[in-house]
Formats: sequence, structure tokens, C-alpha cells
Amino acid sequence: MKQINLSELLKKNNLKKTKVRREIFQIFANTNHPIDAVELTESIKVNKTSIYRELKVLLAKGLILEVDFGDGKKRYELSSLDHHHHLVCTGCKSVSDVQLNKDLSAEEELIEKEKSFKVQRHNLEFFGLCANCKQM
Amino acid sequence: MKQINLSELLKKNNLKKTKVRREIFQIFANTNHPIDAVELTESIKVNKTSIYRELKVLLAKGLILEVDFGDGKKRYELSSLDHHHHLVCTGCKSVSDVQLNKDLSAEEELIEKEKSFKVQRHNLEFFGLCANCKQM
DNA sequence: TTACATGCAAACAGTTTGCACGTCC
DNA sequence: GGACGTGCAAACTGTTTGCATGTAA
Repeated sequence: MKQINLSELLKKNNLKKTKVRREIFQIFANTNHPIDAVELTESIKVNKTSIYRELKVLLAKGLILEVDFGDGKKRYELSSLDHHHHLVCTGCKSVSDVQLNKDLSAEEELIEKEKSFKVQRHNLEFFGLCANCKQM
Repeated sequence: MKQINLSELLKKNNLKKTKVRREIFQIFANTNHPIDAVELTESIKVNKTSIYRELKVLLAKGLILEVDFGDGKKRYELSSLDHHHHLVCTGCKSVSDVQLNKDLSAEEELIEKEKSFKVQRHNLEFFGLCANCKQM
């Protein structure tokens, strides 16, 4: 489990320390894949509206990141993690993390130089078959 | 405008040459950004159901690719184009294409070697500010 | 005590489904 | 003629909004 000083983090971001907020952070800290709103509502006894609203707040504060697997729902993970990408298994739907050997910043600099486009962020996810599903 | 021999392409894929299908291909060929279902329904006099159904067919046949900008709707583009990524302007929402200087295949080989994960495809989009929006 | 959090119902956007009817080869 | 394509209404999923009520600081 990742170490987070929640009180401090919340105070720094002008957020009250509520039950729901505490539980959301606990789930994020104990889960090793990006989480969607439904998964949170199943684990926390709270109205789904609050979940969606809370995710928006945390996203706006930059405490979580949005991750998109292109299946129509948004997933989130703590932004305090090291920058990484995901390997999404199209068979069993499992997700694991991966860090690029060579990151994309050189490419992003080229893009800025050649296209005058200032890259703020990128989304990169890999889809394929995990070790288990590969051999079926 | 890109050259496509539509009749041949459709025959090869066991698809009938219908009015809607012809119009969809025409729009794809004349548009330089990924297109969503609503944009198609606005340009073609046909029920939206047919558009969604047709996009699924073309996707399954591999004639188009799905592109995801993480805004809750799916976009598509011809799969016959060279492999490329997108620069999505968070200001004016314009989209332009970009090809990486160094593609990701080396990274994908490493992933297979080190993680035993067989990459089938990846999604990579860049978000940021285009030349115009940057200076505002 | 007051700004922020929550619950509930209802609306909304994008997409899919079931079924009857129409049309390409 | 038969498989494939289309129209229409209705359902479905993920998400957002309005408004009344509750609660942390």
C-alpha cells in the first residue's frame, strides 16, 4: 500500500476530510489498476452522484488522472504514481503497468519544434494478450 | 482526396454497395480528421441507427479504425491511412496528424520480451495547444 | 455559521436492440 | 429469393444537473 498523508494532502488542496473522500483514497491506494466510478460505488456506501462529483473535484485538483481504455467509461488513478502506461489484456481484461524504456519527451519536443504544437499531456495505452491469455 | 476503388473494396469484404455506405466512404475520404457518428448523421440523410451499425460493420471488417479522444464519443478514420497519431488542441478542438520520429515497435518488442504481453495495438494521442491557441 | 458535501430524482448524450419493412445481387 | 440493409421506437449505460438537506471546520 502506498503511503499518503491524506490530512495534509487535503488541507493543501482546500478539501474537507469527509468519510467518502477518505474511503475513495483508501481504495485508490489499495488498488493496482485504474478504477471507474461504478467500481467505487460498489465499494462505498454513497450515492453515485457523489462519486462522480468527487472524481471531478480530485481531477480538477490534479490529485488523480483520467485513463481511457476506449470502452466508454472513464477510469482514474492516483497522480502521485510514477508516469507509466497500461497493458490492457483484450482477453481477460486485466491491466498492468509499464514504463517506456525511452519516454516520449523527445518526440514531444520535436512536435513543438516542427508543428508549433505545445504538448500538455498524452494518452498511451497498449492492448493485446497477457501471458495467460496468449497461450489459449 | 484519397483514391479508393470502392466497388472492389466492398466486394472483397462481402459488403453490398449501398447508398449510405457510398456516402460514408465519401465523407471519410474528404475529411482530414477522425469523424464521430453524429457528424455522419448530420451529413447523410439516414437514421442514426444505420450509421452506428455501419460503423460497427466497417470496424469489424478492418476498413476503419476507432480513435479515442477521451471525451465520451468514438471517432473513426480510414484504416488505409499511414499509421499516425493525433495532436488534439484543448483550445479550439482542432485535430492534426503526426507521425512519430521513432515508432513504438521497439518498445512493443521489449514489452513482449519482458512482460510476456503480446501487443496487438496501441492508442496514442497528444493533447495540448495548437500554434494559434498557444499565443492567446 | 457558512462554504462545502451529499442524496435523490430526473435529464442527458452516446450507443444498442428488437422488430418490421425494404433492397441489392 | 434470400441475405443483407434500413427505419423507428424504445432501452440501456455512463454521466451530469437542480435542488433540498446535511456536515466539517
